Amino acid sequence: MEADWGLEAVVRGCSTTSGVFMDIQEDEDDIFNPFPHDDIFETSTALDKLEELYKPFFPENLHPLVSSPTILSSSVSVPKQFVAPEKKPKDLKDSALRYKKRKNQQKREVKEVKEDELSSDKWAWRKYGQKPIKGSPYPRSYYRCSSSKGCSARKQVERSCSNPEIFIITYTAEHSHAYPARRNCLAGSTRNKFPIASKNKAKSSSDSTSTKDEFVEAVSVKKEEQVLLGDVESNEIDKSELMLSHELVPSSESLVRGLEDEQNSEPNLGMDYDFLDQQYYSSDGFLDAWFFGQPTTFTALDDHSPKCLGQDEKWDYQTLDRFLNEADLQ
DNA sequence: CGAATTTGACCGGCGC
DNA sequence: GCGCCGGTCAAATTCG
Repeated sequence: MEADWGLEAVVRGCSTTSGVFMDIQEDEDDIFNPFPHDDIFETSTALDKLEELYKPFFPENLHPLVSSPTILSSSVSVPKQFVAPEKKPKDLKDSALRYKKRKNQQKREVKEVKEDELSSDKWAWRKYGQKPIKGSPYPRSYYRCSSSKGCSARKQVERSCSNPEIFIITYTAEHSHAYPARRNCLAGSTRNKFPIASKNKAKSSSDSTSTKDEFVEAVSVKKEEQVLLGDVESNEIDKSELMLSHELVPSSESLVRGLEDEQNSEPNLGMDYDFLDQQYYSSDGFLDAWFFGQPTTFTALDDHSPKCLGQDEKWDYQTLDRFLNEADLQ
């Protein structure tokens, strides 16, 4: 199948192109929020905060959008065999709401890219459908973000019928999380593509301790990737990306997860905003703490926070530089 | 064997 | 009301 165009083989997407950009409509009143006045969604304030916190880590055109309260209300799909034949009113309502939301995507971004630019997207996408499109000889492929279970981000990829060399990518909905925290989070984006990307596959996301050995591997993998991607000109490894990918800084997902769990276990306390303020806004802010040698630890979030700094070693930019120099000498 | 992809079925919106 | 269309689901298949 798909002998004529292996879209899935190149569909890791695009992030920096001279494509067409459109912001199509943004519903001000969240009529699709099934619980518009439910207290649980007051966490959006915290999520907004998290978005702010993470801005420094993302390219301007791709910073995560963590503000949608709907990410906390991901619907659970029930296998058909367990569904009663007749639909209850609630089911009908849910279905209608879901579809309305589907049709009224909050954001839609359209880009036109060349085939070789499809692989520059760092988000992880999983294909869930493909349809022939009327008026186009090429099918349209449907992808959803596979980095996070609750993420509603979608992406459609189709070849332009007027110019087959151009792919039209349509992003819809928003990512409810930061970039995939580590390479092995790119489930669905590695198959048939870069064999080395599966090296870390066995590691679960819960295994977030960064040891020196792991870091050695991360550097090695990163360099292999650069070679495979033809990025041989830049000898320098992107340190911030490396630190992000290796969870030397926390993903917003893990932060949100930790905060949610904390709320669940301490319903009367709620979110500890003061803690966040102290962690990220004190001194000269978040960037300083993570990237410039301030040994930062997460005590309040403990179980859910990445154990970003080994007990014996402080991984910061200086250590990183030293380590990379050593690696180069070998 | 687990995970990703494929593909036909299904569903709701929309135009006639 | 009906049929077309686009988008999604989920079982089957494929792959590493």
